[in-house]
Amino acid sequence: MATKCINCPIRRKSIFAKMTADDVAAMQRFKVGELVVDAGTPILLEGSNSPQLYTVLHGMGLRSRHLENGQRQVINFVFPGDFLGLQAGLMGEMGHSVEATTKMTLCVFNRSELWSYIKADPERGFELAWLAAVEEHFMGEALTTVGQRTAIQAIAWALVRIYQRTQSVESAGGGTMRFPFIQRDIADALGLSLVHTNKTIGILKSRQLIAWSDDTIQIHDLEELARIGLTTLDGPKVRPIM
Amino acid sequence: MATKCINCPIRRKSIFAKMTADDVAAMQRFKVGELVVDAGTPILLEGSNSPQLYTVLHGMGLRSRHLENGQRQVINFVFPGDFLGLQAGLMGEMGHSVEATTKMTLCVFNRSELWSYIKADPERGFELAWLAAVEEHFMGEALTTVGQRTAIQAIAWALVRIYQRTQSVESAGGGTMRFPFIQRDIADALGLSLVHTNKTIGILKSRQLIAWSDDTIQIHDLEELARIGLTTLDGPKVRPIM
DNA sequence: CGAATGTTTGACTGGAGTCAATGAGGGTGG
DNA sequence: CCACCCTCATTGACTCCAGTCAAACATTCG
Repeated sequence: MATKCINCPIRRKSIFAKMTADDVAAMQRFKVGELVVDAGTPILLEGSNSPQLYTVLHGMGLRSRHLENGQRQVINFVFPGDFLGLQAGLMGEMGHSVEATTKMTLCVFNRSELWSYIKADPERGFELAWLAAVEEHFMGEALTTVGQRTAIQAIAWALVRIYQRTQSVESAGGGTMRFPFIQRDIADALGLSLVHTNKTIGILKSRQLIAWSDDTIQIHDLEELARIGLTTLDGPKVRPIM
Repeated sequence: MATKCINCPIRRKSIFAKMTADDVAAMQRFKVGELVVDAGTPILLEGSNSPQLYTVLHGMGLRSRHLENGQRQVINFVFPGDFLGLQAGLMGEMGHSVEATTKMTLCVFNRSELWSYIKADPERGFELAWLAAVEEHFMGEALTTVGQRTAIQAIAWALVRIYQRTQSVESAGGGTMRFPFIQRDIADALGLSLVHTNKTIGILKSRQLIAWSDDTIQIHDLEELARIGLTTLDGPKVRPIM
């Protein structure tokens, strides 16, 4: 039984922009159902033109791009509130794949209705652009990380960003976060080898900055991580939710 | 004397999405003037909230981000038809700086009128989002390059992309393109050192794949470059112009 | 001409990659 | 219940691509 947008549990988190009643109503009309997928399921494929778009209600995943020689770049990690399929919806072709790394619940929209949705409520068009700009902003930061930061700086930066994003939608508390990814994912996200990633994480663990067990990471010293990662801890940027 | 949007010389290039007469009229109302800047002029600053947005009419430039330790990541290069200030316009803060590397002519818009512009013509909102999605798509490709491609692959990829983008707005012909950037810019764009970038470019030159003199690059074998760069030569993606 | 900027080379160094083996848990089927 | 397999984390040894340092060139410009 699908969640009503008016009761949506994540829409009101402070990281998401406030929506007017009209916007919520328009969103509800746009939503055609819910989809639940298991961990490991591919959701969208690079190069495809998906007829459906999704907003993440629960669970996590990752976006990635593949090179013809088999190498993989993880573009970023996917959290509740993220919109999937924006590129297919607007350009007609996905630039990356998306897969679930936990069980996920997704709100489903029809790509074919996107334009009428926006025409009926132009503010949603503005917010769609805003959302794309937020993604672009993040990608610029990620590009800077992969291009300029050393391995330990990059990993520290990533942990800070992921921690901030998870805290904005989950209330794990105590510096703990669910982390349903493996070291290979981090390596592919930062352009590092698996072995070097492992050894570098080992340094952070031996310095007592983090602890890692199964799917859980404990952040012991966020400020020190931010310092190492050459980044700041200013509050997360507000973003729209579609 | 400002160019009328109806007569805009670049709007009709095949790389740009067709606009309706209404769209052109709305764009004309949005445009408040033109700005001409010299090479080397900063146009937008990282972290700033520019009151003005720009579309490039003539000239080239680059976007970049800086780390607190002084390192620089070049996010991408700027060509005619590109829209500058999207992040400031939508999120209220630029994620990168923009500077001119040639004399540039820019169409100027007021950020404060962006919302009324879109409200009056929702299709422009859709296209703004589309434009942001195109940028995001490119950034994913760039991230993959910096993270996964070797130096020679990365440089070959960059030359192919830059060549395609310049050809879409300029008719230099003969495999020649204007390239008003220095090797330091390429190095910072690809996360490579200046010396290594120079030596790698030297390899491409010695293989007769390219020639480089002053600010002009001759592409002698685009297909071979694409092969080296692990990329394809399919036609450039159509994008909207604001 | 001297100063600046950008390109090119050579010598050396080092951070990160590769190869390979060992642990450590979690399933699963006999 | 346990042997076997599979995935993922961990370590050590060695290699190499790319970074750093330094100096020489080439152009342009005041």
